[in-house]
Amino acid sequence: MPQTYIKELSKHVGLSVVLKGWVYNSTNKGKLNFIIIRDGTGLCQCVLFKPNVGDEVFQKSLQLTQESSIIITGKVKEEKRSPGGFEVEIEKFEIIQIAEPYPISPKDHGIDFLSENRHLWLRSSRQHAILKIRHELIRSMRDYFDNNGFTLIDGPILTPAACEGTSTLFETEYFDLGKAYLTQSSQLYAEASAMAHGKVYSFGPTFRAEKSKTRRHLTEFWMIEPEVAFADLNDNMDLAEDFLEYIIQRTLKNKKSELEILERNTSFLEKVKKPFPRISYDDAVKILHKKNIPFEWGNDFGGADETIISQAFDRPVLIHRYPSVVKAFYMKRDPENEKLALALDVLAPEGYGEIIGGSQREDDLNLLLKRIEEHKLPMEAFNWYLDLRKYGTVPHSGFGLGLERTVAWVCGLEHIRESSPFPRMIHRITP
RNA sequence: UCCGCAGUAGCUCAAUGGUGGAGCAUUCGGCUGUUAACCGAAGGGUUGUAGGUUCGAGUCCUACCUGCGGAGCCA
Repeated sequence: MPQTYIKELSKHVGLSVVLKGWVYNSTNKGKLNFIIIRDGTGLCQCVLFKPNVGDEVFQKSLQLTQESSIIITGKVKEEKRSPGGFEVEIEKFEIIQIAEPYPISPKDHGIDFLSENRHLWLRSSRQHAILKIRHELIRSMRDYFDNNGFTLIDGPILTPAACEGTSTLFETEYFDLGKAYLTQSSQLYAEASAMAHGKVYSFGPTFRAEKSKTRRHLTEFWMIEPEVAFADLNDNMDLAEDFLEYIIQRTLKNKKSELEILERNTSFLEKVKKPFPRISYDDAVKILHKKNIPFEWGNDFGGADETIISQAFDRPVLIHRYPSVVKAFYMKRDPENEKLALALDVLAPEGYGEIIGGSQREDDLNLLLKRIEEHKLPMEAFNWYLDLRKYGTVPHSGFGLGLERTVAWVCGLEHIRESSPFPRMIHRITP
């Protein structure tokens, strides 16, 4: 008989099925033994009644420890007393392995212990739900771009130089060619690709060797970066807005039960619909000043500042036209004010901070040369990038969205570490 | 990197400078409806490491290690 997945049990009521999975928990009560099985698609309570299966089978079932692997044959019935509403009455079962005492019990554990056991922690229903939502977000992001004329063109992970600062790069030897660095962003490559394909996106891991230790930083995280030729700042904002609405609304619709497992209050997520508020950096500074926050014009917003700004709105807020001094060299200046860059950040609601950063890019060769000099960057590293402004330069724009921050926001996580299956942080490289 | 906090049984935590305990997990026994079951019993310890103070240190002091919370920087 073929394996039935727990997710499909409702279609097999009254029938005999084969379940393959792991013991999630078990309780025996004299002549009754309850075994909760998980198979990756859900949980199902299975029950043995001693007089029905006989002494030998019943005794064998009492040996099953948490996370023992097992194949069960039994009949599906509706049962109100069972979590999930269905129950399998076990007729026979085959033990694949009796698991050793499992370190993660159903009681409380500290974060250090759970992180150390991340490879096992993934099995718990909360972590399972988070990674299902992560998957849905990834699928919806790719579908959005794939269905809107974008071509996927990924940048390299090993790169010859920094595109912003060098102190935050992971470094490695590269044969006879000196040092290579793990990418911080595929953006420059996305710009090159956009000049070939018009609308492109890249999606891959990025690395930051920042010694930062906060609830919203990983040293390795995934970023999705669209880049569009002939798009200005407003087009870029339109894209960010439409994109966010799509991925959030689709995830809300398709991952209801997972959000319930996480006990996520989705009221803020439901409001993620166009149009989002669009405010300038100047307006954002005014919001801080109105709340009596001492903030100096020209600085970038800190985590606490972002939270205060985002709390003034009930949906993601787009902040545009930042002081150019706090932004990257490749961002185009505002023609109406030299001190401003045509930059764009999107702050998620509920204090989840910056999930998108982007800009219209500098498309003038001479201005770009000037910026590289001002930032004291090694000119020779950017020769190929400068070519993009020599051979048919056009206005273009793009942004990057941090996947893990988005997952943390959608799932309502207190710390970004739960948003990645195997998070990499300053003080953790294992498992 | 800086500031703060912590490290005791497999896990979560107690223990006034004076005999290191409990709950869960594990093992054994009991129970026909458990939902993190319950009841009874047992096993389980170089108190992060190295020094120091003291008649006596899990507890006080110093250094180090490891982790956690926060800041700066960023997505």
